[in-house]
Amino acid sequence: MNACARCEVRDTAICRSLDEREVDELNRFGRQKCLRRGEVLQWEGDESLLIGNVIEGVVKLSASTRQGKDQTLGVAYAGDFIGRPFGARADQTVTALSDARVCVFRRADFDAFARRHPELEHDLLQRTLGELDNARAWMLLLGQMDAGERVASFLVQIARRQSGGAPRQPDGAVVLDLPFGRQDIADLLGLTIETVSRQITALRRAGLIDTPRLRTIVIRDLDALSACADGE
Amino acid sequence: MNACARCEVRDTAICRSLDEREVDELNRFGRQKCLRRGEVLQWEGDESLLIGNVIEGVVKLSASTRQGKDQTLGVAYAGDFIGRPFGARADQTVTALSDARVCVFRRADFDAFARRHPELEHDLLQRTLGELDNARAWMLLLGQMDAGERVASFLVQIARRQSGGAPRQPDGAVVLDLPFGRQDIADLLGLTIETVSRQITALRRAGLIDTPRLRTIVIRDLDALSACADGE
DNA sequence: CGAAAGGTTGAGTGCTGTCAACGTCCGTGG
DNA sequence: CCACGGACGTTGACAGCACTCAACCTTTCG
Repeated sequence: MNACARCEVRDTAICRSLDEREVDELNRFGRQKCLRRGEVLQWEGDESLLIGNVIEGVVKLSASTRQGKDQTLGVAYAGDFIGRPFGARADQTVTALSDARVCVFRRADFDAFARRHPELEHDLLQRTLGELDNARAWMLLLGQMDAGERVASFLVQIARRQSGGAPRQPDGAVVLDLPFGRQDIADLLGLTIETVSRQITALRRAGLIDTPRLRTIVIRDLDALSACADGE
Repeated sequence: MNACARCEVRDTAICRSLDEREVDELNRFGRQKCLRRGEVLQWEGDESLLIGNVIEGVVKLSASTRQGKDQTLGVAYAGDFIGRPFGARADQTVTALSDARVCVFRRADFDAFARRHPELEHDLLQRTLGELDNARAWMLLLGQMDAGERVASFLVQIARRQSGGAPRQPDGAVVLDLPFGRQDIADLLGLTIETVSRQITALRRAGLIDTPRLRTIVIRDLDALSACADGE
């Protein structure tokens, strides 16, 4: 029995579109890799292209300007796909935000395999379309929103993300345990760390959120926060 | 003989991955539509989803905040694909920047057809991955660049885009006939019309560009402009 | 417990948005 | 052909938001 059968993301990652035998074949040229928080899986500009799935933990994609200013382009959670199939060069840096485990393939191997499996390509298409939607939604945030709206939007989005297994407190508050530090949030929102900090302080003073510990944020009034996100 | 055989974008649009018989079938539920400059093909939030190809002209995708601030999310030229297959709702407004002609399908029809044609889905995947690259490159611009860098980047990108059939003047200058007005550029770059105007004036005063007519920009020194785009 | 990393707060500056006036281009109609 | 009007673009003054620099505080981990 192969390792994939026991994989945590067997039914959520792209592998879900493959049957046992196909997964077996794909697995032959894939391997798992563990990352410590902050470790880089792939650098922007690298020649060696990796394709993969996040099995556990959180990973970010980022790019930077020539002066070293970073912009986070996306965040991948367990089950999410990372990498750029059918591409020539890596144009994003992939960094672990938490300790993480990923399943990686060499791009060439993966590409060839994908071309032989339309169901996998279809799943890939769906995921890519979703990523494009996310990226474009973020463009609206980066291009048109002020700092207050950006931070509120960010928190609302994270809250929505985990609304499935939401650890809600009796009074309806939502507890967020972020894999992000302040600098990560700043890179994501196109702001500086100081501006993020000030906005979070403002939200706390307004009673909309609490910050019991670093990296933990409690949303006390999600509706009011959503209103902030919409600029009201 | 069907109309597609004579289509200007028969070999550049997604149709290129289909043979005669398949194009015929697809064409059965498609139709052409002419748009005047400024005309809207589809509104953000619309239920009726359209999928299509740009045959002639230029079209933009945009979204806006609740307060009515617009952000352009992408620009589609002849041969480019527009729309969101396998999606529930339109989250972008599609507007003609110039008089344009498009070939449109109902989303449901197109989706069903695509699922039966892996080659088409593969092409669609390639295009979507490319769009995602573009969107992420733009995120870097929107999140990290100042007004001067944004305008310079914009011009350099347009120049590169048409470097194929580039109408270059003897001295190496590049002539750009933009389908964009100042407001369009502002929406694209996440700036105001006034800031765009000031930056263009600054570039003209610095001798890097000329603006012989509205919507025409001549790049006198592409290298220097590229340097500006990189923040030097 | 101590040190380092991470986060907060404050003061000051500068870039970009806002508001307003003016100038220029272009299509229309006399 | 010229005059006109409206759309589009430019320029200026000013204000405010976010960035920079710097000091200080807090949390976390060895």
